[in-house]
Amino acid sequence: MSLRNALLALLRVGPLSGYELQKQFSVSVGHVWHAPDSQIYPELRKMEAAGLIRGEEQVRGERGTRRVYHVTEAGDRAFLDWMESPLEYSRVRDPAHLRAAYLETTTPEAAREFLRSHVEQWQGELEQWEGELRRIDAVDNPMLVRRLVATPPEQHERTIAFKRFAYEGLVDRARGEIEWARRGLALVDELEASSGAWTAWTAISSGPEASERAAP
Amino acid sequence: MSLRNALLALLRVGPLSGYELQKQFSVSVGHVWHAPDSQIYPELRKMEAAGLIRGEEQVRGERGTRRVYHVTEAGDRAFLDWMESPLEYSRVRDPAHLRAAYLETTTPEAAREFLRSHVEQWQGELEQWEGELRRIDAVDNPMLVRRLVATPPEQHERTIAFKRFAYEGLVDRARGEIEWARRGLALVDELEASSGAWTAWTAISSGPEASERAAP
DNA sequence: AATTGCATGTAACAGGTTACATGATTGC
DNA sequence: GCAATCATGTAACCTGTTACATGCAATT
Repeated sequence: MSLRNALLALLRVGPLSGYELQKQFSVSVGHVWHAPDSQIYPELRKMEAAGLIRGEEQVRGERGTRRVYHVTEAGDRAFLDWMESPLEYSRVRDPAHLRAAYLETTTPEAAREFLRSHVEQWQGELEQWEGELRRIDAVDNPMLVRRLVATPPEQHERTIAFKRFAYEGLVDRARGEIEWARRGLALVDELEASSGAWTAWTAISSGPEASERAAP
Repeated sequence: MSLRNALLALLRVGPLSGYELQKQFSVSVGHVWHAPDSQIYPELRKMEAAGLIRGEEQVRGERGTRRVYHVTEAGDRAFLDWMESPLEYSRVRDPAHLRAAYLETTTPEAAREFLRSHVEQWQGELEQWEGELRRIDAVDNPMLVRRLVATPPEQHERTIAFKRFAYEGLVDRARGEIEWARRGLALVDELEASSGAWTAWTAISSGPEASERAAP
């Protein structure tokens, strides 16, 4: 449902074609909720079938057409209802922390490699989000500008404040991940120095005698 | 693939039945990678078909049976290979930050409600993970104990250190989310005090004239 | 005439969620 | 005799991913 509401959030500020929407998406909400075009177009069709948006074919050149969508009252209500409803949290499913918990099973080099690329991964995200923060401050993001133009001035402060707030949260998270991974790198060094030979440990449970051993 | 490797990680320390595995799972790796039983049983079958684990039927009482799985050499290698391979990061998809970015569209009360339950949500996770940290320190977690018993003593330090490391990362994250949401609550208060009447803003784009207005 | 950007998808598959379904055994 | 817990799934559905597919329009 989040993709649907992300799309509604964009369309609520004014009509857009699927293509425009998809472009705007990738440079705004897409930083928070990724979705490929191949998911956006069908979702728009479903939303239209559900009566949340209405699309109008527009001619383009000789033969070309494009479909411009605008939210209906039902769509507007659906978005506002979602905003007021309790958020559904998905269960934790974190591959990096999963792997981190078993780093003793691999070589120090593989452990370092993992932690280094974790730093890199989050540094990439961090840059995205910090860039977005700068664009918010400079009021230099097409969607944000559209939004401000479409709303009464007394709401501008709030609109900007909450955008900032959202991206600040993401920036915090990225920084946290980077710090954590750096601590991990230090830990690997420490463990390699302190304890004896660090040999990757192979499961003891292979072969039939293992299951024998553990039978009740 | 992460579920598969989470299961391998547990089975590598010694054979377990599907049921035992599922129980152990929910109090160990399950804190990092959630999976319901209905996913675990079929996954075990698939893993067996792929030759990563082997299951042996054991009789239980008169008619009952249970299937005890142990990892094969191929499974052990698959796990170790995964540990050495680059981790695949999934694209950002964060409903809470998505909603946060549009908090100006709802009432201050709904905004507060969302932020309060965000705090609660992460406080719940935080307790889980802090509890797990305490159990690691007290060496009081059945899976961890099994693991230590199954490994040579010179690896114990590393094993414990990385478990701590993983959970510390999760604890940090939870604390970060809580702080962020609390800042959000303060922000709502601030905005409510500073700016004029805070009225939820309804999309301007409903109705046919709206699309008229925006046509190129 | 060729490239870039506009414009819109489909198909197959993987992974995860929810609800449902069933029965045996052990301890009280 | 009954409850808890051991034990194992299936089916339908939703969401998302990857790869593929197509063609027009505007610009150089």
